[in-house]
Amino acid sequence: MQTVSKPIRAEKKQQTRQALLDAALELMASGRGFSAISLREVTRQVGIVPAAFYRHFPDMDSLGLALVEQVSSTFREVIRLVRRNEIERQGAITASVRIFVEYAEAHRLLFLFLAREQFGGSAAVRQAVATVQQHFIADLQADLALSSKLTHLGPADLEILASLIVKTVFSTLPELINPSDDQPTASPGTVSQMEDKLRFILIGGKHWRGIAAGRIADE
Amino acid sequence: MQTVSKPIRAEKKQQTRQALLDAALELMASGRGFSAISLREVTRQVGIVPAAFYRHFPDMDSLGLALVEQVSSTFREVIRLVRRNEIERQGAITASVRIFVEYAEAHRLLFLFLAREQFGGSAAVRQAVATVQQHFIADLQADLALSSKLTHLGPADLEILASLIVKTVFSTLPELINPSDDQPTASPGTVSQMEDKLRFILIGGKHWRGIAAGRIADE
DNA sequence: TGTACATCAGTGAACGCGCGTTCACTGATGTAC
DNA sequence: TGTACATCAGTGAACGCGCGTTCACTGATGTAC
Repeated sequence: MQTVSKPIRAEKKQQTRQALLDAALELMASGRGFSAISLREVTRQVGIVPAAFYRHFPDMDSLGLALVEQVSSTFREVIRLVRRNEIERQGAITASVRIFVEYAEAHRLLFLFLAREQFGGSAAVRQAVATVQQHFIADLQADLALSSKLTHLGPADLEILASLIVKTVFSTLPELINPSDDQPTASPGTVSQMEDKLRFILIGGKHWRGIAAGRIADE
Repeated sequence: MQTVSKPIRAEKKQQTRQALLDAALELMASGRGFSAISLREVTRQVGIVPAAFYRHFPDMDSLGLALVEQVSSTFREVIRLVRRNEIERQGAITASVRIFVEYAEAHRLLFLFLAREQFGGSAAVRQAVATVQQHFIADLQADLALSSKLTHLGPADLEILASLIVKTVFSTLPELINPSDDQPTASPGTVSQMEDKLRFILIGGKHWRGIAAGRIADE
């Protein structure tokens, strides 16, 4: 062959790298946080020697950041799907939640990682998760701005609304994909509760008339 | 003296126990989760020998559960105060949030612990925090049931609304008491965002007309 | 195609370290009389 | 009040263990000619 070769070695390296990421997620399924998992455990799970870890990541924190990137791109896929059920359409919330829940179940460990590490864990990972979350909020804000039901809301109002929605979804994640339950699927009660919460929020958005009006409605 | 004595020894023991609890909280201020703190670190911080730890707790998990109890009773105090600004009164949200934020700042480390460990950390601590949270939701649900603005909501609706409010407050805690910031006080922006989020939710509750009506309003 | 050299993912042994836990102990505080 | 004994919070040394990281290495894969 010439300078271009079959990437056999590179491919295998990539597989090991992914195996390390998967192993870390699997070890978290037992209920421990990411920072409670050791480098040696991860390599043991993969079946390589501890020193080999350094061929792929400089330390565990870097592996954590790689997981955040993975969860971020996975989440983006969901959002793209949900976006097709735009806020205008019939049954938007029910359909969006259904898509989201299916996706979360298909990537249980990844979403479990996201749920666990949004607050706890290492500072670097927490920071990365926060950035990803901010990105989702900005995206959702742009989407909400297109809704005919919410034309009376200014950008600041929309951002708060988007933040409220994203944080609600994030904080529901753990019960949605409870790893200790026998049932592999989210309980219908949890799902319909999530739908209802989003309804409360969006009805609030619909009837929101600026901060002053909000105060009047409340008081 | 008779069988009743000045509790000098018991008092000192209690002080050391509290010092252990405080030391654990202080060690978490650096950004690490509770499960990343070692027994030896805690005793070092207090100035006693590691073995003395066992005079107070059988293990670190038990210390964690004691912290949950402490955070629970502190939180209850806030709720009692907030309750006086009942949902009916003028400026209820603004006043409630102000009281809550002041309290959270006065007990920063305790609320930081609550925020961090609601998902991450050890299974036992996470379970205890979840129980405390459920208790708050039940209390709030009972309060909301007394509001004249929400008489059209059934118990199930009220529970979801209460859960939405509590989880919103919990998920805002970290940015409310950011320990890395120089400023000791929560940024006004964060506080007013929290107020607005609660307004969105309560306006949604006010205009909620049962699940079917909710769907219509949404779709 | 065949050969000689380069690359580099994974090996295996070794290291020093902080960890949780145990144990017999000490000496101040508490109790009984 | 004074004395003799009991309690028990904290001591200090020791233990075995899993950890992260280093190092020189091996041998399969890749490259150049």
